[in-house]
Amino acid sequence: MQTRESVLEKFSTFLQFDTDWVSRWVSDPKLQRSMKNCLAQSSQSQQISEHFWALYWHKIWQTQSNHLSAAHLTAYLQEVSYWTAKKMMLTFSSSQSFADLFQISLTKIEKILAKFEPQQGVTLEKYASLVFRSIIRDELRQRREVDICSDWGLLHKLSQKKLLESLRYQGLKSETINELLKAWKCFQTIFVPTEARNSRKIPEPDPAIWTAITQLYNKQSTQKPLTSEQVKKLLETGAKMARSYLYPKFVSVDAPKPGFEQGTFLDDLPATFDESLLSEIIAQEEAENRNQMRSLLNAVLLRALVKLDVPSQKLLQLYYGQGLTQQEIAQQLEMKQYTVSRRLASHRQSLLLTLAQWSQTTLHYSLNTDVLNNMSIILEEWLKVHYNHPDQA
DNA sequence: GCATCGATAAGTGCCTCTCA
DNA sequence: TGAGAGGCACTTATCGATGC
Repeated sequence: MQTRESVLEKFSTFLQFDTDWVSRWVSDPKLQRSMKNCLAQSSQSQQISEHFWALYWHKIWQTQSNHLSAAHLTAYLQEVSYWTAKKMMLTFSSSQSFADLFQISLTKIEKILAKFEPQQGVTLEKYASLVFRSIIRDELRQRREVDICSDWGLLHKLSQKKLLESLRYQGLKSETINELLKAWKCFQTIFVPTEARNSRKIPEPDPAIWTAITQLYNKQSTQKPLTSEQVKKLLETGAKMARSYLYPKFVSVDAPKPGFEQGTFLDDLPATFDESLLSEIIAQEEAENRNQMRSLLNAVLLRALVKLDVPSQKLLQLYYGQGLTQQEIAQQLEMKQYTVSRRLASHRQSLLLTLAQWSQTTLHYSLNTDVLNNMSIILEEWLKVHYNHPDQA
């Protein structure tokens, strides 16, 4: 992809896709006129950076919320979206098309503009990059999960609201929707999966369960009684409609294999497919998160560290810098091993708290156990590097 | 304004457990 | 087996409420 050079281009051109690949930059005449006017009115336009114009259009968007400012910013973030989508595609070996990943991120522009806070010291480009990654990752994970879900797993975890939306979307008559919903409620009432640990692997209910579901259904229905096979078909139809409604662009893996009356792509999936792939994704994600956080939070940690009193800094220096054991430090400082342990833990906790607060307010990270665990790992690594190779920290 | 009291948080000591 | 951390009990520091 050829990168855009001028500010005018950056705020008025969009990527055009040829099949699934980027072919060229296309200029939007309206945005081009608007940007030219702005540049002409600014006597120092040559010196003003793209970051200024990003902040300028963001300010306009915040105060007036007009389409023009959003369009300028969407044009500006094309490259960020491009590189993020490309990186995520390589990282996750995604089966989704590049154009899809690119579009997925750009559909959330409004959300990014709403949450971006320039005063936090992060550029819009950097902030968008972080959010795009998160959006694509979540979308991939969600799609992967549903794609490999069995009909029964999908039906089991669907909410009534989503199922109803799916059926209405398919244009079914209200009587048919009611019958399907009734069958689904009976399914939810009677069927309790034995493999509750992993809803995606939920197998088909056994014949006795189908009989019970059918009996309950017929008891509640005023229509002609159905057989177990008919109730099963009804629910399978519901599952397929929900799948196609929730994820319309992608071919479901439980669709019949071409040329075969029976059997689905789902049947061909190895039993460990989802777990290994998800573990891989999560591992890569954690490693990437750690690297990204390390560079971003370096300055924050340095500031937090110099705020500690001298004895605390000496304790950290002895432990992380000189590599002394807690027992050795205890002898040197004339205290007990457990006091050294407690103080080290206390300092780590204090630094972790600083990190967490900064991440929450600046990057809008939602703090959960995983995020805090990652931060804790980063902190530990950072302390070792800082006290041994300060230039690399 | 000052002294007292109670609640709470933080620190410490001892012992023990977990893990590599 | 040694390093490090956690549980429990106790002490100390801090802070707000109350009474004089």
